Order: sequence, then structure tokens, then C-alpha cells
Amino acid sequence: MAKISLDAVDRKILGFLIKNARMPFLEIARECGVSGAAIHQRVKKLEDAGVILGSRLQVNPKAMGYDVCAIIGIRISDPTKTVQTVEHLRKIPEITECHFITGKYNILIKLYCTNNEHLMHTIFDHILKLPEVSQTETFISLIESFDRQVEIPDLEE
Amino acid sequence: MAKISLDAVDRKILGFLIKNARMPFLEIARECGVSGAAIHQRVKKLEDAGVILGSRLQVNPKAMGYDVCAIIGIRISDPTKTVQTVEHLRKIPEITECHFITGKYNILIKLYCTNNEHLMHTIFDHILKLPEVSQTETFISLIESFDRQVEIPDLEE
DNA sequence: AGTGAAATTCTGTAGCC
DNA sequence: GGCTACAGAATTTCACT
Repeated sequence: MAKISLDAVDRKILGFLIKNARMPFLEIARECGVSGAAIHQRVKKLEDAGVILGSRLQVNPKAMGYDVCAIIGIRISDPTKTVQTVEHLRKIPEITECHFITGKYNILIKLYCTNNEHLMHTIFDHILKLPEVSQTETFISLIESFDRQVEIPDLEE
Repeated sequence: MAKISLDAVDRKILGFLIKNARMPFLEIARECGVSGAAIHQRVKKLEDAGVILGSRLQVNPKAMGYDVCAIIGIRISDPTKTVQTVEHLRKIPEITECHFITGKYNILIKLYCTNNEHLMHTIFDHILKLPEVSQTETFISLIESFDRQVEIPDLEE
């Protein structure tokens, strides 16, 4: 992935929108001392360049009844089939994050369940039923202390 | 956390905004067959109820030069000081996610670095320098296969 | 790249059903 | 809870610099 040159205004725009994706461009424009059209053009440029991937509403999993968050390390029997495994995992809606990793597990996932029963059901009836999955280790997340975006670097070339 | 009753329209609204937080309310209104004012009122209600936490721009870490993603399990010497440790970790900007977990680690974090040198520097000079941190285990994330939001449940009471 | 202006579209409130 | 209506604001395009 090519690095993109971001100037002070670009970083300011990203900084504002990371905190609130619905912040009006005109408000950003006022903060940056440029016109609204300039913000519009820069955001479009950042989207085209792949710096901005999109925007998302943040919903509160607890408010929707997801009281249990867990992180699970998965070992698979045949690592050449990792890609297929990921496609299977993608179909399990409880799983929100999935990484290929190095080390004692091949895959690390994060998932949300309504309660421990639901978690057990998801692990035993969905994850462990996948043909390539040989072993799992579950870490219950007692508290998600924070979850944020990477910082906009000070300088790019 | 109290569960909130979400009807079909609420779920549709959340579904659209999860994919694109900047989707105009009037467009959502047209898709749902209600007026824009109704969407506005419902979104406000969902915000007040704590279902909607906010919205965020998604930036591409790779486009900003963060080529390395790692997940690190941290063991701390005195688990009663976990809260302080988290406050220390929060100040390290490379760390984007932090969980208290059960199991062989006390804390699990996700972080982004520009390269392996940067990762090593962050682990040795920042994380391991924290007084409570006794041991870490690093898993390099080769690919982040997906990262998404929890599904809106079909029915709530 | 940025600007200003114009046309279009959206937001957010208020009064009503 | 929903709607229409309205005023003010924001978005988006475009000719020009």
C-alpha cells in the first residue's frame, strides 16, 4: 500500500471525522479556515486514495443484548486451508473481528454473544464444527477498556 | 444495560448507518417508507437510549504507513492494579484496542506500528517499561480478514 | 489546489393527527 | 408514535483563479 502525503488540513479533517463521521463539512471548513468546497474535494481525494475506507455508526453491543465479549484463539489442522476457514467464520454473525496470526494459534477472533450459553453454543456448534478447526482457546473479555482508531501520523512523505 | 425494544424501522436505520454513517436521513426515510422527520426522531431516541454511541470515519492504517498489526497478551504482576495499567496503555497511541480478559493473560491489546522496528520499540520501550507489566506474548496479525459491527438482532423485548 | 456562487438536498423544529 | 411544512444549513457542482 502506497503511503499518501497528508498535509495539516488533511490531518485535521481526518481528526474531526474520526471522532464524528457526521460532522458537517462546513463546520470542518470553518475550523480549518478554508471553504466547504475544499473540504469536499479533499475528502473525495482521500476516499479515492484509499485513506478513508468509509464511515460507520458505532452501536452499543450491550444495549442490543450482547452482554458477553470473547476473544478466541483458533488452531486449524491444515493451515493451507486458512482462507476457507475464514470464509466459514465470516458467516457466523457473532464474530466481528478475524485475524490470521503467527504463533500458537492460526486465527484470532473477537465475538459478541448474548450470554454464556449463547457463547458455548457458538463455540461448540459453530466454530468447533468447522472441519479445519482442531482446537480453540477462549478468553472472556471482562471489560473492553477502549477501542479507537490509529492516530493520524504527524508527517508523511 | 437495559435492552431496548427495536422495531423493524429501527433495525433498518441501524443497518444503513452501520454501513455508511453519513447516509442522509432522507434517503433512509425513502428506503423505509417514512418521513425524514421520523428518522430524525428515531435516531435521536436511539442515541438517547445509548444504542447509538456515535459514528466514526474508518481510516486505512496501511495507507497511513501502519504496515504492522499485532495482538499482544499482557500479564501483570499485581492484578489489583489493572485499572492503572490500562490508563498507562491508553497513553500509547499505537494501541487501538484494550480488553481485560480471563485466562493466562490479564490484558489483551491490539496495536498498529509502521514496521517491525517500531513494534519492537513500542513493546520494549513503552509496554514492558510499565511497572506492572511482567510478561507479554506477541501475535503478529498477518491479515485482518474482517472487522465489522455486531448484527442487529431480529427481535428484542 | 482553492474559491464563490448557485442549485439542490438535507436537517431539525414546530404544530397537528 | 407518526405526518407535513418550513426556515436555515449543508452538500455538491462548476466556472474561474
